[in-house]
Amino acid sequence: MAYNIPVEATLDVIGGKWKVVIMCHLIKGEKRTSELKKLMPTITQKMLTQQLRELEHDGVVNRMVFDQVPPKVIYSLTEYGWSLRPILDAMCAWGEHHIEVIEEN
Amino acid sequence: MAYNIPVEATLDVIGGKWKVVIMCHLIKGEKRTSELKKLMPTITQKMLTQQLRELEHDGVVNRMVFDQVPPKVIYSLTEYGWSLRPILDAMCAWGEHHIEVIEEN
DNA sequence: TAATGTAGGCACTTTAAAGTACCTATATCC
DNA sequence: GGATATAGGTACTTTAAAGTGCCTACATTA
Repeated sequence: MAYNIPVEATLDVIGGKWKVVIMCHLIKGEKRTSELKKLMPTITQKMLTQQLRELEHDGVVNRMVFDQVPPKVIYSLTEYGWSLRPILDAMCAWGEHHIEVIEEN
Repeated sequence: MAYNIPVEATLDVIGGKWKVVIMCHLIKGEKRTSELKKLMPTITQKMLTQQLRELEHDGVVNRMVFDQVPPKVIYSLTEYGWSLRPILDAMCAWGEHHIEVIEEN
């Protein structure tokens, strides 16, 4: 793909409603699908899977499947994914200075 | 508004297809509407105006209207808008390391 | 034995984002 | 007098994003 301005490449990878949120959670450590689901109560199973697939396809997220029942899948950031860290950190930091957060239970 | 994770507040302000691109241009200096339009050949007039209105509403962009004909309007980042700079810089930098850019003419 | 939990797949519908087309005002230029 | 340039507005349509509902497998638990 070609862009008019380089930052569009960044948006291609982490644009959209969920990707940044997912990656912000993965920055704190690898997570199972169900853990991510709990951390993001309003995402649907379909959206979660779909976004993870795209992140995996773009090489920023790793999918580790354990051959057991019930199924177990662990997601983590790839080394390439870690290169996005300055962006994610800056976004998280900015957000923290501008809102109230829903209480956890 | 309330969020599950602070970074959602950031996405509220700069999320979407165009806002980051617009702000990356404004970081380099204030711009007239027509200048922004030239810098973003694929944005429509409607989208440009609409996104600028939202950015203005969120306090990150300033709209300066000159009372003359033909009309002249200049957009610039507000001080609050400048607080997003670390994010925009990081996003621009990441993009620059991951694509080819369409040649300008 | 029947319910539970996990990580999805798939078809379909809804909603939100984005795009198209056409309209305004008026000073200045040709 | 008619074209041009500027910064929009508005109604409508298209397209993409997101959501809903229902389905699978099977070991473990109650």
